[in-house]
Amino acid sequence: MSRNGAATRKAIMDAAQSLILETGFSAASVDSVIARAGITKGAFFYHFKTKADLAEALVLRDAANDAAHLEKHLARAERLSADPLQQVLICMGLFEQEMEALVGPYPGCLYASFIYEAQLFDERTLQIVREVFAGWRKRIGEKLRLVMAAYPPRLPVSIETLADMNLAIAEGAYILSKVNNDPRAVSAQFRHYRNYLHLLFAPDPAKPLPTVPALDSIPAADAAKLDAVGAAT
Amino acid sequence: MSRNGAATRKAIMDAAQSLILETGFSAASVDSVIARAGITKGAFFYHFKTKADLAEALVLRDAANDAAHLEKHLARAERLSADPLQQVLICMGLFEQEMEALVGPYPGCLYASFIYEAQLFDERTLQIVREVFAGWRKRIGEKLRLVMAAYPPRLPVSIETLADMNLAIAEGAYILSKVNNDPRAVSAQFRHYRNYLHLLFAPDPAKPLPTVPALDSIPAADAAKLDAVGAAT
DNA sequence: GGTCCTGAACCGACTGGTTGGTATAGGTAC
DNA sequence: GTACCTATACCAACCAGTCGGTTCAGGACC
Repeated sequence: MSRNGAATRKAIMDAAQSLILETGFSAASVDSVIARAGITKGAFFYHFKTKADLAEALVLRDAANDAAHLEKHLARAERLSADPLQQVLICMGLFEQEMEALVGPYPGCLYASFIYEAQLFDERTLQIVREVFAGWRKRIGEKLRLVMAAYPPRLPVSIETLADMNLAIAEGAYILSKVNNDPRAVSAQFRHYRNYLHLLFAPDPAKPLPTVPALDSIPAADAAKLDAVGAAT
Repeated sequence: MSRNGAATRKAIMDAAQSLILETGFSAASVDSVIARAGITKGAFFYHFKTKADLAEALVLRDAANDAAHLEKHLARAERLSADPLQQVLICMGLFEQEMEALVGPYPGCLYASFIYEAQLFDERTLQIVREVFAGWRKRIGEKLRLVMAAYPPRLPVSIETLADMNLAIAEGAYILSKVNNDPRAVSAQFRHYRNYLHLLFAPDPAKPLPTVPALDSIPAADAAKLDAVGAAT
């Protein structure tokens, strides 16, 4: 362990991420982080200038993971159908499916946790969160615009808020999942979002939603889950 | 103010509530609370045994306010229509309308803020949050059950998760509103929830949603807003 | 109506512990 | 020799909570 900076840095970040989601940023003290990571204070401050610096690194990591996560599902959906509506429904189905695999309550979202302690962070860190949300809205919005061009919606809706709804549902479902200690809450809410899109756009809403093929790989290990699923949105 | 126990207690709670929503529970120190409330430490610990005790009092107050808030809107909706679907749509429309009146970003929800710092609270306090969520689900669920009995849904849905969706949308929208500094985000998301219910149940989804009469009273003062709107859900 | 007393309401200095962060001296792998 | 890390000690600031003391409205008694 001694001669591997990248691994130590990752260990610190993983420990911090889980601690923050459990207890909040304030309560996740540097001492508790280094205890969980199994390193010393010297090592911590060797890798991160301040605690706020660590926060920024965590948000940046999640931002990159989440963007990649979305792109992976979008790409997969595009391979499965050429129709924009089907693509969106399949993509959301992939998220839903992933969340069905949860065994415990959803660990929570760093963005939400930071937003509720916003005063503690640099403007720069909060800006990253804003950009993540804006990026999500833009990417889903693009797809929804294509859907709307092909299928007139049954009710007048704004694309931006409809794209935002994906994030809102996710964040809200994470909270529900934590409150009720219920792993199923997240997938259930994603399903409702999928239903809504279907009812809004599908020419024949009585026809069932597309079935989604099983994911070729669902992260299983704890660390991987934190990176790919736990950090998702 | 000087010799009025109830007023002092309320001042402490109001100061604490706003501070917690701004900075989180940990960062809302007793010192900062008493500074905002304009009282001293002695007064604080005269009214609350511990900081956790204050947290419980805050959650209890919000729980009562929220329940009353929902009942108010439900009663109003029941007066305006005898049809369960119309009632639900009008009730949600009332929430939507209230949120349209926001001038700044939504201040946030104590429940969510506490859930993300859950380790810091008594099991009893968290239990209250759980009960609030369960009560909300039960109350909306009752209504939705009536709706479903009268109007077969276009897609198979679970009443519980559909009722939960109301909370999920709200919590998620609050976060969106804070991240984007956008007062309109909340009403927009409520509108989508209303659209979804309409598309799920309305016999003729092409017919527009019911228009909702203006609220007879929308709280304006800061303190009242915190109690009635800001603390809502 | 004056005197005495009570107890709720409130004050603010103080305590012991924790916080983020620094310092230093040394060790070890490449 | 440089990147990485341990170990220990340390600091000022801040934290929740305590405690002896103060203020004052109102009741009792005469």
